[in-house]
Amino acid sequence: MSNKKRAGLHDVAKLAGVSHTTVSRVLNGQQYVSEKTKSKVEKAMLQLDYRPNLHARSLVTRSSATVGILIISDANLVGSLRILSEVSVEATKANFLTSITTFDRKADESLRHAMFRLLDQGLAGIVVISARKEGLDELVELANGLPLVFCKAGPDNFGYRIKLENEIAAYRATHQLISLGHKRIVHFSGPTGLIDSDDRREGFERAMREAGLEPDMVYEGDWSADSGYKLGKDLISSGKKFTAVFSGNDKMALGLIHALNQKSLEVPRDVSIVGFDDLEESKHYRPALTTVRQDFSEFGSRAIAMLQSQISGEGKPTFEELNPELVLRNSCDVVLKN
Amino acid sequence: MSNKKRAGLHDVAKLAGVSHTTVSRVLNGQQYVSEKTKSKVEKAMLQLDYRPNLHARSLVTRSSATVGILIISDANLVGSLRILSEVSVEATKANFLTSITTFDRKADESLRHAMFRLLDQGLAGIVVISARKEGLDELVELANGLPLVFCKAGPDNFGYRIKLENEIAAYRATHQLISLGHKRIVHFSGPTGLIDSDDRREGFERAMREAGLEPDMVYEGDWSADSGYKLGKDLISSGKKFTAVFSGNDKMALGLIHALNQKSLEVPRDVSIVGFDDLEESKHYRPALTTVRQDFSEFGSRAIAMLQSQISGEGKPTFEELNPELVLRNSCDVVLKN
DNA sequence: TGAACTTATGTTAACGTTCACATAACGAAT
DNA sequence: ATTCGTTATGTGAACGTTAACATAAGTTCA
Repeated sequence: MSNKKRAGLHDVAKLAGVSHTTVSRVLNGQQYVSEKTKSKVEKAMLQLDYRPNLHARSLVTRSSATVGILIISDANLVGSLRILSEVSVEATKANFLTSITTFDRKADESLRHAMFRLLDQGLAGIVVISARKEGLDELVELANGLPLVFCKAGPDNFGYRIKLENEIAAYRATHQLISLGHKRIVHFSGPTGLIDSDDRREGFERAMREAGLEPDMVYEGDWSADSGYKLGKDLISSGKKFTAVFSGNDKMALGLIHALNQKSLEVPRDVSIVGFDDLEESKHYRPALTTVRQDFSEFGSRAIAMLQSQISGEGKPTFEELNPELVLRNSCDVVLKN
Repeated sequence: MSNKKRAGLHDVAKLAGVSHTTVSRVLNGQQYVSEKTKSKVEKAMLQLDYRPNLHARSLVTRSSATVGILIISDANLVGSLRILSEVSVEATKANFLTSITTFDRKADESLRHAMFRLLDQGLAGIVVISARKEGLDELVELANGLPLVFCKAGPDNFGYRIKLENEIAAYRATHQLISLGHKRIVHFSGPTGLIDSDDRREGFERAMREAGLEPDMVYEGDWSADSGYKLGKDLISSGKKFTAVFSGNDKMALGLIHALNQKSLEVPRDVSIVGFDDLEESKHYRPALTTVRQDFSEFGSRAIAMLQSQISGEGKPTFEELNPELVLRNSCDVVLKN
């Protein structure tokens, strides 16, 4: 439509009969502008379809109201995307724009480089979503004081972090099986090195040891249903005795159930299973899965709140852990034979 | 660490003993710079840890090498996020930055407003991901010539669009059931108004009509497994006769199987089912689900390619449709009784 | 009455780039 | 030797804001 150049502060100023500074003041809601000129200016802005040039503003203020999100992609992309979405929505609510970049460890690029992509934009702060700890220290250094928040994995000595209480949740899940009388309990873990995998495995091991059981049946998958299926088949054909499995996530549990069914083993009659995640569909598995509910929705608001507390300079480092909840359904039963 | 002000072109120029323009030329790889000065400048850049100020650059070039992504959120958030991720990765490969914003139709905000958030950033182009057509015409107007690509839904008269061939895929899925002898076929659709729902329903109806069957059993869900379960229960208790169901997605199919099992109906013995999506776990359902495979991975590269063809001015509008593939598994069987 | 605030506005200089234009040096071609 | 391209560099003005500073007009208070 309008092929005319976009209006700037000066154009508005001319139309309203004031100086561009006054217009700037109205724009930023500063004090010391009379009601009369304010409305004059606002009318002119409307008339000219004025929109501020964010680049010009950022140039002089040396920071834009934008939060960067660095996604370090791993096996569990979907989970990271969920968090990304929450953070982005919450950032928007707080009047931030959102800039994202993905880093793939397998890609031909360094983490440094990905971080620079964000840093170069002069952001207000950065939220890092990573499942692995490796290399995150470097990010803190590179940020050089720029507000930073880590979701899931983060450097141990860095204060602003949010994660799930995986260890405790896994402990409870395992304990549930133990309290039903199970002794030969297997754990299907996610890939080693991912904080979710490691924490859950630790929770499993602690629960076992506290019950005087040896956590010696841990098998590593990759979170996929396929890997749960394969692990299940291997486990069955290994001839090892087991009566229950704590699976590191629901999808692997589904694959496992599939493998068991193929050998005419039924859940929970022959094997009890606890999953982790509580996917929307887990209650419709056959049988409905006992699992741990993860709540991602808090990640967003907490991450942004942490960022703002850093930006304002108030607030101290806080390491927040979100508490998942055990959801009891039909995939567990008391043990019959030992 | 370094509390000193970040170095600018002028600082580099001074150190290298050249003018800031020359440094700029090196920075942008322009011709007419001698090898000697080029290496001098590069050394100075390295020494000063120089990083260009993107805001300053964008201010003068009046556009940043950033693609905006507008996600219009709907029931199927996960699907949109998948596309978002693909687009973002592909954008990075093409040396673009990525800025995203989410618009929620239920939120207290207009689509206009969300679009302005992106527009104000002076982007190179925008990718819109929406499941509904409503209101998208306005976006084309607002963009005012800025390169634009629509994923999934888009205005009919706008050239740059990418979507799945839902209609044909649904036709094939339905046809598969018909060719097994089924006549009383039910369709579980997604929410009316979503392009995926509507297209799939149309494909279903066309297949039925061509076979001389009346597509009079269409039930609307919301994509969730819960809704598939509920629809299944309602369907069973309605007493209507049916031998097969084409479900608009896999999750609703899972819920349906659950509902059938509760009434001791088995799949595919009593009811045949075809799903849509081919989730990673669908092959581990009980029974393994016959379904339509959606391939999101093409969305990213095609969207960015379309954007670039618009930016360069070459290339004509192209409406691309990605072709899903029917995956045969165990949830369908020939009909026994009619 | 006028000194000292408070409120309202304008002037001018940044911010760190790119770009149009000028200039210089160097061959090659007349 | 002069002219003309080509290559290499520099100068100075934008780009559209914000911010420091200056100024002017009221208002309060001794």
